[in-house]
This record gives sequence, structure tokens and C-alpha cells, in this order.
Amino acid sequence: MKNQEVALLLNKISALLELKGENRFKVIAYAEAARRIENLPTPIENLYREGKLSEIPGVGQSIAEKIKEYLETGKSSYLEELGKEIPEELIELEQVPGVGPKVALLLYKELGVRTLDDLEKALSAHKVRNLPRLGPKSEENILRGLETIKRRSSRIPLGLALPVAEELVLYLKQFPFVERVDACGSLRRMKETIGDLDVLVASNDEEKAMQAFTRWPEVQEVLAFGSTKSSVLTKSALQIDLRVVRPESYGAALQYFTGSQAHNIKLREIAIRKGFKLNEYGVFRIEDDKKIAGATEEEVYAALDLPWIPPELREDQGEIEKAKLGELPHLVELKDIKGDLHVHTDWSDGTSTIEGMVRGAKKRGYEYLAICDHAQSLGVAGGLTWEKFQEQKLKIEEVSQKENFPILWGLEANILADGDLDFPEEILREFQIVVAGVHSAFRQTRGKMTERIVHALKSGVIHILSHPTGRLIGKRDPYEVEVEKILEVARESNTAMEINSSPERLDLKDRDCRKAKEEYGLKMVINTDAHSEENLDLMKYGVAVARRGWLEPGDVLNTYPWKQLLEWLKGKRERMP
DNA sequence: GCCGTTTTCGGCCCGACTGTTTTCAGTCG
Repeated sequence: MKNQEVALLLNKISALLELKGENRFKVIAYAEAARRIENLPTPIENLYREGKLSEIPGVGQSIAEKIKEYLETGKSSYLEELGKEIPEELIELEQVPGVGPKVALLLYKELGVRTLDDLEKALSAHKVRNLPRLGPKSEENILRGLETIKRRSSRIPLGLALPVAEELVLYLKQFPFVERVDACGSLRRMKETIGDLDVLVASNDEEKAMQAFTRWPEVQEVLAFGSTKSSVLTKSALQIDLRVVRPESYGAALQYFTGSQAHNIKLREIAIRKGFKLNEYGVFRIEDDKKIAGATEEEVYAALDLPWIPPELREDQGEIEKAKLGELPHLVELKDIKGDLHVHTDWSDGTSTIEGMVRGAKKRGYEYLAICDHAQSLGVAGGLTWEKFQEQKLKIEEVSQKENFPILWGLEANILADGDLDFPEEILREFQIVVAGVHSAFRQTRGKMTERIVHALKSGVIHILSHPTGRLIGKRDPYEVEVEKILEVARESNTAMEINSSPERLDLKDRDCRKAKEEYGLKMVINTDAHSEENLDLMKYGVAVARRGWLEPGDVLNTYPWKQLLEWLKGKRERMP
């Protein structure tokens, strides 16, 4: 799948065109095409083979030609031509906060600066302050930007950002002049990683709100301080932007600050066509500047003849078109979840007892639970022998009786390097539920890995494929595998795909969930893979992925009532061809 | 460069903050 590569190419072209001072709409066109391709669920090579490149929104004849050349030859003559005029390295300079295309070009033309190293030298020699329209303050600002870029980790996982956001929201809520607080941006959309944290406050005393924010004990440095907008860097090097508006504009501001940018642009275009203007203060009629909506998000969308759109969908991935038609999905919610179908206990590498996990499940309002400890081959995880599993079965039955709570006796089998499972099929059929996944030999070729998983699924004994792509966000890439092929065989074998809720996995990912549902009609299961009772709380992250994948309760097996779930589990093996 | 139930030409989202300026360009989200 070369989608990321092609997107990178188009983004480079966009950046060089901007440096060159080309028409800004042309610049935007390339960037927009890149964004579209980045979010495409299908490999762009397939679209190319079918001659359907121009069917991608934002890709016209000219950009299609450039993609074609790149896919055929692995290079782009257009990019190379541009590179002769403007060195590609300058794109890196723009990564420094405070340095945009104009300044980058100025630095290059006047001082010969091409790299971050060059920039550092020019700054310490105080050459930057003498450039036209720049002064000592700009020099200092760029220097700070350079330090920030070294310090600031790139995007941080949702699982780390969410607790920070919750803490800040709690802190701000204690002030009487703060009427409402919400974390917005990609965090509210529950993206798997977060760049900056965006927080919105409703207040009639902006000044006090800003001071309260910048005096939050976690703040290390104030980057910008305005009357309605400020930015800080926390001690953990996370950038937080705070925006304050009056309560009567809160809905419009919430909408604006939640994004995504692409979603907002679409909405503003719709507003214009209706004779309105949409900004963070409200919806205004252009002819007399009269405000017609703004206090709530619902009324902002309603003013544009749209139903309220859940934040997780606001990515300009077709949600606005569906909203117009009244065909938005009724997304699955945490309260729909009736049980966790993949948890570990202290029988293998978990830390809680069976009783502990059951108590945790009951506390969360679940109706059932599946205990799926590791099997023998996974020595590092204290995997169980068949004898041990039989012993565990008795214990599970005992606890189930005592607690009057349905527990499935299952396991998480290991898909070995050759695609066999670590127990023979006859034994696996004894278990009430079989979850299976890849836990070793990650570095196989694409073909081998695909064949390995296909072979395992075709055994027909697997109910759920756990963490289907094996990625660890920011630590390990997904293994090389042909996802489409896996989904296809999953359909044939009635296998459900797991959405693993662990914030470092979130696997399957949102985009693939949507594809699994829409193109393959698969069922998904949202599991925590909890290794402790507390870990059961991770379910919310998996639900977020499902929502971003447009899933409804009916698409998610563990929203089923107990009886219906049992039928599905039994039926799965009977339906095998 | 892309796009079109008001268009194949003429549009293309909107505003805050900063610094260096005397009215605004550049950057950012």
C-alpha cells in the first residue's frame, strides 16, 4: 500500500509550490489531494490499475498524471523540476514553529540557510534579526521554536493525552468565572494520537480565565497570551491551546474548535451557499450580519439544515453528505457493551484473579465475561498446558455459579509462524470461545504473514482474531500483511475482528473497521485484553475506535445479550463451509 | 489545480496573535 508515500510526494510538491510563491489554491489543491489519499481505505495501486485515480475527490487529471508517473517509475519529474528551483530541505525548516514559507525562503535566499543546523548557526550569530521585517523578537521566537521542536515529542497517544485533559478540565471547573469547559480538537474526536491539546472555556471574564489557565501548576512556559486565546507548554512538553468565548457563542466555538479543519471548511462552504457566514462566534446572515445560531452545537448544525454530527465522525470522510441525507449511523456507545471477550488472569500473565475480573465486570454493568488466558507456546506469558486449562475450566464454572454470572471459558491461542495454532483443532473445539492472534515472528514477508493468518482462519475454530495487525502505536509498525485478504477470509470463515482497546494498540484501527463493515460485512468485538481488573476501563478507547469506524451496536458482538452471543459462538462453527 | 441541482469560468473558510509596522504580513489552527 503506497498511499502514505504518494501523500508524502503530493505534500512535498504542495510545500515547494508554496515556497515558490505559487497560487495558494494550487498549493491547497495538492495538500487536499494528499489528505484524501492518506485517508483512503483502499491501496492506491488498486485504483490506479482500475483507472480510477480521478475518482478520488480532490484528484483531477493533472494530479492523477503525477501519481501515475510515481507509481510506474518510483519518481516524479515534476518534483525534481521544482527541487531545482527550491531545495527540498527547506520543507524541514518550516517544521520550526514560527517559520513559515516566507521566512524559510528569506533565510535561504539572504543567509543561505538550508538545514536546522544552518538555522541554529545563523541565529546564534544574530544574523536573523537584520533581515527585512524581522527583528530581535522574531529571532528569539524562532530560537524558541527550534528548542521546542527538539523537546516536543511528536504526536502522543490518546491514552496519555486524555488523562491530562481531564485533569486540566477539573482544575478549570473550580473557578466561579468558568461556566463551561471542554477538551476539543482531535482529543474530542478521539483520534488515536493527539498533537496539541485544545481546550475551550465559556466565561464572561476572559482575562481571569486566561490567568487561571496560564497559572495551572503543570504549565512550564507561556507561548502566547491573548485576550481570547493563549498557548502554553506543559512540563511534559505537551502544547495546550486555550480559547475563551462568551456563553452565547459556546456551541459555535465548540464546533469550530473540535474540527477537523476539513470538516469545518466543508461546513463553512455550506454556510456561504445558504447566505450565511460561520465562525467560532456563531452562524450569521450575511445581508444584515444577524446572528441566527451559536449557543449550542445542535443549533449551529440545524442552521445549516444538518443534524448534529458526532465528533468522532467529523473528518470529512462522507459524514456531511450522509448527514444531509439523514443517514448518519447510530454509533455504538460504551453503555451498549455487555461484556469483555478477551481478558487475562493470574493463571497466565494477568495480575488479577478470576474472581477479581468477574467483580470488575459486574461493577461495570456487564452481563458476561470471557476468560482467555495464553496457551502453552507463549512461555514468556506463562501460557497454560491443556491440563491446566481443564483445571481452570472447573474453577471458572465454580466462580460463575457462586457469582451467578456467565463466564466463557476460552483462550487466546497463538498463531505460530507456519499458521498452525498452538493446540490441535480437536482440543480448541472444546473451548467455548477461541481468540487467536500473532504473538511472535513479526518480521515475515507480506505474502508469508498473509498466508499464515489465512491458514489459521481457515481452520474454522477461531471466533475472534485478536489485534489483527500487531501494531504498537509509536513503537512497532503493523506487520506486513494484506489486510483485504484477511478480511475476505474472515468473511468466508465467519470470524470476527477484534478491536483491541489497549491505547497502544487500537487494532483494528478506525479506518479498517469501517472497511471491514462496509465492504466485507464483518462483525467486530471490542475487547480490552485486560491483564488486571483496572484495565477493564480501557474499553472506552476501543469504543472510540469503533465509533470512528462508523460502527453501530449491531456490528459489535459484545453488545449482544448473553443468549444471542452464545448462539453466534455456536453458529460460527456450524456455518463453516 | 479542482470543482459545479444557481457555474466548464470564477470561485476557493475564517479569525487570533505577534512583530514590525504606521496599516499589515506572516504564522497558526
